Order: sequence, then structure tokens, then C-alpha cells
Amino acid sequence: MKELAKAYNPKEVEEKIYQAWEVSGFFSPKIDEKKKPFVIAIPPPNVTGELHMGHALNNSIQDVLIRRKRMQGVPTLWIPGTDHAGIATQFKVEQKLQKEGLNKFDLGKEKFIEKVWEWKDEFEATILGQLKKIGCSCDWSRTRFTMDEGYSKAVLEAFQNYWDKGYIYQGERIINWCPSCKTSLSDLETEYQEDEGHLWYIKYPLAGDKNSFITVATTRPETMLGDTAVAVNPKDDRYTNLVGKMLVLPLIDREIPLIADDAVEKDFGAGALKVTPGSDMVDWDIGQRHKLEVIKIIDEDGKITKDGGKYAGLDRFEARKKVLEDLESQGLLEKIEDLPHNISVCYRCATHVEPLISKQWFVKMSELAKSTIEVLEKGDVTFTPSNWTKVSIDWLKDIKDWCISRQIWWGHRLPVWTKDTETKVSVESPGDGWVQSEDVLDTWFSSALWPFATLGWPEKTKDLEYFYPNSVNITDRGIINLWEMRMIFSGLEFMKEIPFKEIYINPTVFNKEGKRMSKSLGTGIDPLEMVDKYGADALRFGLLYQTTGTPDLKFAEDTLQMAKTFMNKIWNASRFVSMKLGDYEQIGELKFTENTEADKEIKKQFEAVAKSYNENLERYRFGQAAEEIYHFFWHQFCDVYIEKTKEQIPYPLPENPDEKLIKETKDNLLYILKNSLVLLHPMIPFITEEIYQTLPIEGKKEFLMVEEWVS
RNA sequence: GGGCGGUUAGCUCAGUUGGUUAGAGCGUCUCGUUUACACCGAGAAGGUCACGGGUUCGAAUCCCCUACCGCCCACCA
Repeated sequence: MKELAKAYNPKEVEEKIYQAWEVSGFFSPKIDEKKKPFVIAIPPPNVTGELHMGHALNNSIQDVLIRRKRMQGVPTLWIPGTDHAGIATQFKVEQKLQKEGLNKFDLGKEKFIEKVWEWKDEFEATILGQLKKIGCSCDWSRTRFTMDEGYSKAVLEAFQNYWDKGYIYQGERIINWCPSCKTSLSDLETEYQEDEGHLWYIKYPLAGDKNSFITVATTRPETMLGDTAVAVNPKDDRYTNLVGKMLVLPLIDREIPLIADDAVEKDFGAGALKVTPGSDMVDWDIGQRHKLEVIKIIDEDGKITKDGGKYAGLDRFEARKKVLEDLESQGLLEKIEDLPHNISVCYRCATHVEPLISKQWFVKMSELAKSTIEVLEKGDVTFTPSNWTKVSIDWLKDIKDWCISRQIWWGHRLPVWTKDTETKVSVESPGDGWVQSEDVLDTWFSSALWPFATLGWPEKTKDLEYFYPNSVNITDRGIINLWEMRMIFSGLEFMKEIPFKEIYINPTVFNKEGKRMSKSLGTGIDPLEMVDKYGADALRFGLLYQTTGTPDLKFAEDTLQMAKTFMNKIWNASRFVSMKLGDYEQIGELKFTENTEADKEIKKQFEAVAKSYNENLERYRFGQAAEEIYHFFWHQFCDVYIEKTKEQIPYPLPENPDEKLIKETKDNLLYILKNSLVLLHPMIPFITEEIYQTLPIEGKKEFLMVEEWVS
């Protein structure tokens, strides 16, 4: 047996091995019509930056499944790629420009987009390189990007299809607006932030009776400039006689009606709600029910519009101050209460989201949600852990239409064309004089097509036919609604078939304190640094070891040290076997002979661990699987059996050595070692491959990567 | 406000359907320089399984309550 270096050096081994694998072509599946393939489409990392620990875990898990299936002889495809990540990436590039003292308007749209493409090229290369560093066995020949040529075609085609079916419509309604990013946001792109907040009680006089008032309570007094009604609960006795009367809107002197609506809680605040259909989601709904006039009182810059009288042009927060001052001086401010509450902020830049009226494009969700609920309820698509099925169904049951247009520059432009007053949807330009919409699509519109657009859809490709649907999708719980649900209805809509049968939600990686790992907060740990320190295998094994049933994974670096020590143990056990074998070479089939109790015991233990290990991997119990194989290898194989073989293969050799026992013990050592490497390979591909290459087995496979699996 | 998850050794966590002395890694302590490995071996200490109650012959495990931590969803202005 070829001799191994004295200590395992991951840096020397990893790059060399990875290159050999890549050149071998085994990352690409051999299509075999008789076999059902195993397919995973990578959750495409955003080209916003580098990979974090969550990616390292997510991709280690995928690689474990992929490598195991490949070794089982299944045609196995792991499609890699990246996501253009609309707002997120644009925001990054804007930040970069800002540091250079520039902004996107200085550059102009065309130049700015060029800059974004440069950024994309840089980070895409980094990300794909990082995936290789941790050992991911993706089919790089099928690498995709959500804005590559074919993919862009798929996106436009999807838009057209939805449009033809009547699912896409344009409408003027209230949407989330980020006054800083200057774009609309979907509900899922806003986050909540704790805000101290106050509740201001404001007196609205009755028309024709300056001495009678109705008091309303609001957290956003500046929006009163756009009020078109005051609402009370229909069951609220205090106001029964007043409903239908007119009130005078202070500061503006406009008459507005007092209406009754169930959405008003009579026990909250003053029991009367000022209704601003142009600046609040609830108020919009009330306005729709009562056919109220809609006044847009705050514009896209977060400033008061011309309808705001003397406040016109003021920033929304300045306007608030001014409005309060004026109310105070007019004696209309009854009282102020503290009210800690949540406010919506932009998920990118944390600016207060301004709900406002805007003409945007929407996807009608009712039918799509219905079909998705159906496949979830039937169990055609299953979750691990299973509780996410119910959570998802609940969300779908209450879903609102999806605002898909964004007023940013980076993304897929809507295939919407206008000429004078005419509007047309068309993948290609309809001809001279037609102008394409400047809006781009929500980045998730394209990600939703990932399981089939990566395979060539809308073209009827061989890949699409053979590899769709995918087998499993593995992701973080944070994007179940943003991504998983949308892939399901997109799959059902365009492929008439679910995109995958299983969804595995991997744990979310937190730091030791249980806080989100965030680069900007300085709480992140760079996985590449860990690779540098412990080796890629140790990073993978350490992460997998910590992937138990819990939804959170509090990253413990200790575990990586443990994993690194384990790698060293594997290495040294292999060195020992190598030493014992000398120049022995295994010919023919690997044999195991039970001569002694120790032989019997280790064989039994190996079979038990192999069985359990397979079961655990099938059920996504990675931590359990890692722990068991660790225990077997270290404490059963090394501590006990290897020690025993020091007797069975005595050194120095006695006068009359038991040649048969010696030979068969060598076979046994080789048998357990090789089969252990097979089992370990999906988790720790580099070191196992390196050792496998030295095993003196005649006619063994070119790579452990394609060695036969042990079940 | 609704829903979900967590709380087990000093630290990070296992514990599958309730069943003999509750496990692992790290850390600590004792001993050990043997033909791989000191990133080693042999052994030890260390836990009223968050709190309180209930079901049961038997509960870390099932049920209820409380506390703290975290996540998701949501239009109490």
C-alpha cells in the first residue's frame, strides 16, 4: 500500500483532488432512460456577496445527498447557479458607488447596469469558487444565472403566459413603497422594527358645530392631511347617532363623513379611526368598501403632495412636527400616549416603508394558491420537518395578490409595451414606436422558475424531460413563502407538475450567542476562514454533526476542532492499515473472514452502523448519522479492532506465524477501512478520496466518488 | 395579537414510538512515552433533564400552567 504522509494536510490534498474530480467528468450525470434520476437545483446564492455559514451548511447537506445517490449508481444531477437578487444587488452596488462619491444618477442607467454586471461577474466567480472549495460536486457545465440569456427568455415567457391566462393585471392600489430605494416592495420584502411610537389624540369638529368633536387616535398624524373619512365600529353606541354626519378635517378645512366599519376596534385608542385610504393598508380596504375618495398625500420621495395645503413639499417627518404644532396651537390635540409598536421597514435599507397609491403590476394569487394548497394537503410535496406544511397552507389561505413590478434598474424588464395610450404584453418588441416599460420584475418572479428554467424551459429540452421534476429542495425556513411556495405554483402552472417531492428545511445557523450571523454586525464567521483553519472536510463534518432535529444551529467552533481531530484519526488509522499491509495487495473481491471474536464483533458493528447510517441519511438526520459513524470508526474500529489486529498480525513475526490468520486479518482491515471510507465519503469527500487512492485493491474504481455504495 | 420551536453535565448539544445505572464532543482530574495517531490510550469526577402540577406500575419523553429565549405570520390605527 502506498504510503501516506505523516500528518493529514487538507491544503495539499483538497485542491488537487477537486481538480481531478472536475476533470473526470463524473459531476455530470449519464442519462439513462431506464433509471429515474436524482436531481437537486441549488438554492442560487445571491450575487450580493460571499457565502456565509448558512450556505456552507445548506450546500454540505446537498452534497451529502448528491454524492450518496451518485455512489448508488443513480444518474445524479446537482444544478449550480446564482441569483441576480434585484434590489439587494443594486443596493450593494449603490453603496459601493457612494464610497467612490458617486450615485447611480451620475452614471445613468446604462452605465450603472454595466457596473452591476461587473459586480455580478466578480461575486459569481467568488461564490462558485467557494462552493468548489467546500467540495460541492455540482455539474458546472449546467451552471445558470437568473439573468442569463435563456433564463431571461423563460422569465418573459412566464409573464406572457400569466398574462394570457388573465393572472397578471396592472392596477392602481396601495403598495409598500421604499422612499429611499424608490421602489415598490412586496409584503414579504418588508420587515418589522420595534418603534417607541406615540398615539396622538386629535379632535375633529363636527360640521356646523364647532364645539362638538370626535376624537381620533393616530400614530401618524401627518397622514391626516389625506383623510377622507372617520370610521367607528357599527356596534359602538357612542357614535350611533352621529354616523353619516360630516366632520371638518382640521388644518385643511375639508368636510369628510363619519362612517361605520367593522375593521374599527371600539376599545382601541379613541374608538374612532381616521381613514386615509392613500396612506394605509387598512384604510385602503375601508375606503374600497365605502367608495371613499383617495387622496395621495405623500409622494414617492416621502414628501407631502400638493394636496397637503401649506404642508406641501415637506418631508413626511417634518410635516408630522408641523402638523402637531399647529393642532396644539389650535387646541385640537387632546392628549398623547406612548405606544410602542411595530413599523414596516424596507428589508434592504431599513427605511420606513411608506404605503402609497401606485400603479403596479400584480399576479392574481387565488387560483395559484389553491393549486398549491392542494398538493401540500395531498402530501405530493412534503416538508421535513413536517410542521412547515401547516404553516405554509395557512399562509396560502390568506394570501394577497403579488406585486411583481419594481422601480429599480437591475432585473428583468417587464415585457410590457406602450404606444400612445395602448398597452401590450409581448416577449419581443411589437415594432416601431412601442416603448418598453422601465419597471423590472420582483427578483423572486425569476427564482420561482428555477427548477425548470435551469433545465431549459420554455424549450422542450432533453434535460427538462429527463430531470424534471427535481427530487428534493433544501433551503432555510426564511424563504419558504418567498421561494418554495412560488416554485410550487410556478411548477404546477408551467410544467403541470410539482417541481420536487420533498422540501428539507435545514437549521438556521446562528452564532454562539444565538444571534443571527451577520457580516455587518460583525457576528458572522466566514466559512472559508474555517476551511483554512480546519479543512473543508472538518467544516462539513462539524456542521453536519450539529445538524440535529432543532430548527436553530448555534455554531460551535469546538465542533470543527473535534471534526479536524477526527480527520486526523481517520488518516492515522489508514496509515496503520497501510503499515500492517506492507506490500500486500487485495486481488479480486474484498473478503471478510471471521476467525476471532474480534472479527465477528467488528463485522457485526459495521453492518449495524451502515444500516443505521443509511436510515438516518434517508430521514435527513445528519447529526445522528455523523455521530454514529464517528463512534464506530473511532471507538469500535480504532480503539478495539485495530488494537486487536496488533495480535492477529504480530510484530515482530514469531517463528511459526499463522499465515492464514495474518492474510485474512489484512483482508478484514482493508474491508472495514474501505467500506468506512465509502460511508464517510459523502460527508468528508476529500480525505476519503485521498486515502482511497492509496488502497491496494486490484481493479478498484478510478475514484471513491463513483465507488459502489454500502447499504 | 396569532402560530411554532427551544430550555438536559462548566460549554455546545444528542436522547427515534414513555421502560433497566440520562449520552457525546470540548473542558477538568488521575494514570500511561505500546508497531498509526499526544489531534493518542485507559479511567474518573460532574446532571432534583427551566419551574409547578397532572396522567401512568413507570415521565427528560405524554397533558396543563408559569417563566425566560428565539423564529414565523399579522391591518389594532
